[in-house]
Amino acid sequence: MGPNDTQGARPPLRGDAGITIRDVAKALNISHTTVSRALADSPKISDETKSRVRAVVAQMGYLPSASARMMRGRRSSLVGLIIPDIQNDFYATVAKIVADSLASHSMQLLLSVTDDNPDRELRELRAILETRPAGIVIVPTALPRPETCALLQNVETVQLVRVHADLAGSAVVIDDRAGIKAATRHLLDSGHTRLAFVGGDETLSTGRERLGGFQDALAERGLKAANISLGSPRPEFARYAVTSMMSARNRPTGIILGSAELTLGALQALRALKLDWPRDVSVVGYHDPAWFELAEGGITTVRLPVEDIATTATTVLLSRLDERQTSGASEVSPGTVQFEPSLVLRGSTRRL
Amino acid sequence: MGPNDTQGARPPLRGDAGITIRDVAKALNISHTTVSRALADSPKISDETKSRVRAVVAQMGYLPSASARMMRGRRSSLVGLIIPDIQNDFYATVAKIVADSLASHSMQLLLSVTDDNPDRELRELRAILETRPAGIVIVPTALPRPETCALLQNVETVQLVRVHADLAGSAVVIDDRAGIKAATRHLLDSGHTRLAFVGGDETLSTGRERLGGFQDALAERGLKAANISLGSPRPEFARYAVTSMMSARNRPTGIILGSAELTLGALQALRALKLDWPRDVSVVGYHDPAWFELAEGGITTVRLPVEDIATTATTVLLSRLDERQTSGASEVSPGTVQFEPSLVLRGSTRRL
DNA sequence: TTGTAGGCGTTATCAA
DNA sequence: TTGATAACGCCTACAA
Repeated sequence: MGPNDTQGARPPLRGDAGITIRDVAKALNISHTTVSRALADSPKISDETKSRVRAVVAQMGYLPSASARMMRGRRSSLVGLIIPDIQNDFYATVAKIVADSLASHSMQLLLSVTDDNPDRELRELRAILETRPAGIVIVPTALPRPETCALLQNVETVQLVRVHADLAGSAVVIDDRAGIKAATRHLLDSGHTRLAFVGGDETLSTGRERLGGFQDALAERGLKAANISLGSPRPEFARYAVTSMMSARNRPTGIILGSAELTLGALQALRALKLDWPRDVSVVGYHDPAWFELAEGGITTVRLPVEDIATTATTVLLSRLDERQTSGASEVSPGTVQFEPSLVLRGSTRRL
Repeated sequence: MGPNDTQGARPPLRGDAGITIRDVAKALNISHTTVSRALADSPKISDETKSRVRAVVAQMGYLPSASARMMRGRRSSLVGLIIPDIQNDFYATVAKIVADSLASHSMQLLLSVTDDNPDRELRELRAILETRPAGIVIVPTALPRPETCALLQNVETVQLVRVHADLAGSAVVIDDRAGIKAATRHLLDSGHTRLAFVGGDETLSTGRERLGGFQDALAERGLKAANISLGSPRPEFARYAVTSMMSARNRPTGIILGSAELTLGALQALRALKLDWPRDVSVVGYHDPAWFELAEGGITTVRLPVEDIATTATTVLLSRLDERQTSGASEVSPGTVQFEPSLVLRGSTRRL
């Protein structure tokens, strides 16, 4: 008799998804140990027992409890993915690839969206860590809370796209500086001299690097920027920035955008101002969602190796987990992997 | 000296994220029970003890183990979201809203992508169920495996967008028939008589309903379809279908698409054929991603109440969970909630 | 107000 | 080849 043999009390939430290894054992009149071993395909169990166990398991719809398994100290099959925004095509692609890679390793994706809010980032991270995940892939906010950094020290972490100095762990990034530099050079080579840049905040590593690429390219020709607008990496900000710079006199002849979301906002602003690209202004986007090809003659853009970085991030994470498992502590230096973007020429830029 | 001061034996995978309630208790020279109660804010614990516990907890970075908590019979904070494709703007929006709603209830999103593959759907579902989630939100594949249906009977489930008869549980859907009917009528009212429809397979509930709407509208005017192409709901299929129907003689003057991905593919095909919309053919899309506004004069489309269905899905799920918790078994009839789409007129359709 | 003693479902160790 | 038993971290009925 268990603790639930009191009369009035209702059964404690059972009747749910509560088939255990012991239920299977009872049905077969064997010990639960044997069932466990049979399911683990232990060589110590006869083939006949194994197949009888498997039959009953299938018939009863038994599924092992991940929680109980974890309690015994086995590694979790969960990997946390923390990103700013899942509607952003770039991160959606990342999520897809990470999910695919994990699935092929029988692991699962715990998704958290931060909206670039450091407090939410911390809350989501705490919640994820309560599940004791195998690892974490994170696109950190601009200024993570100190506790966020502290918590991440105790779990295998890979930083994606953005890198924050206070965070340990490997990083997989894009050569943003080179990307924007190529975009800027392209417009300079086409005869433009009044160029504007709309990018993310300088508190973001990506914001700094992309701005740096723009400035590097201008410096090569001894030119000054016509306009630089930095802010939140959302369409709203680019709408505002582009609207105001295009309404001023001596407006730029070319605009370089620092993200896909900013590109969307910039095009929306031009559309609202009844300005056409490349007639009224040349535009170079960042990242290459499928629709760039369709927007009025196609958007010239910096194509990012999204597949590469996402695949690499999971590969790095999983291999570090393996190392950690075999060689005790992970002594391998975290290190950073960087991928090169490439410029795709379409109809949104023209020679002056 | 921690628990890892044994000499020869290596610590059993500890050194990881292994701070337990007992470690906190030891640091304070009190029993782990007191710590547990302090964290649960039990009235039986003195305020002084509580604050001392909280201080040490914060300082040591203790986080409760979700597994251990689950083992004690408490409900999981995980909700599984099973969708065909996270790169699809429609499902990305769904994921964002579900993630937000869950976060505000201190719950987490376990994301699975099926790629519309029933076997993968089953594998992912099994993996999710091993975590004993609180519930599941699913956009089922066209033909789920019988085991998938069987497994879903033991967990609170909400079907989203697509409805499959063999699946129990509530459903939150869009009035697809009305949506496509409105799109078709719009073209008919503009003088079109040769209309084509490109949609998803009829094995999908959405495929059947959307096709039905097209046929209903034509039947009202006593017209026949110029072309109907049904297939996989991917851009590739629409590229193929539109390319072939526009290359035939007596081609349609208007095309109605049965999904956003199909719309993308259709536009790509027209672009490749050097055909312009609405000059060479009128186009009505489905769903309204931000870029529809920017694609060559804007795409006339059927706007779907994505926010509504996603919010409702989580609301329904969470409220059913509450009912289940209070009133023993959930006896409330599952039921279906349906939302109405609306037509957005832009530049991709013209009067004939 | 605090402490002791189980037990949740698994797996690993030891014994038969 | 199989079985009994203990332990993982947490929560709670019961005892102090």
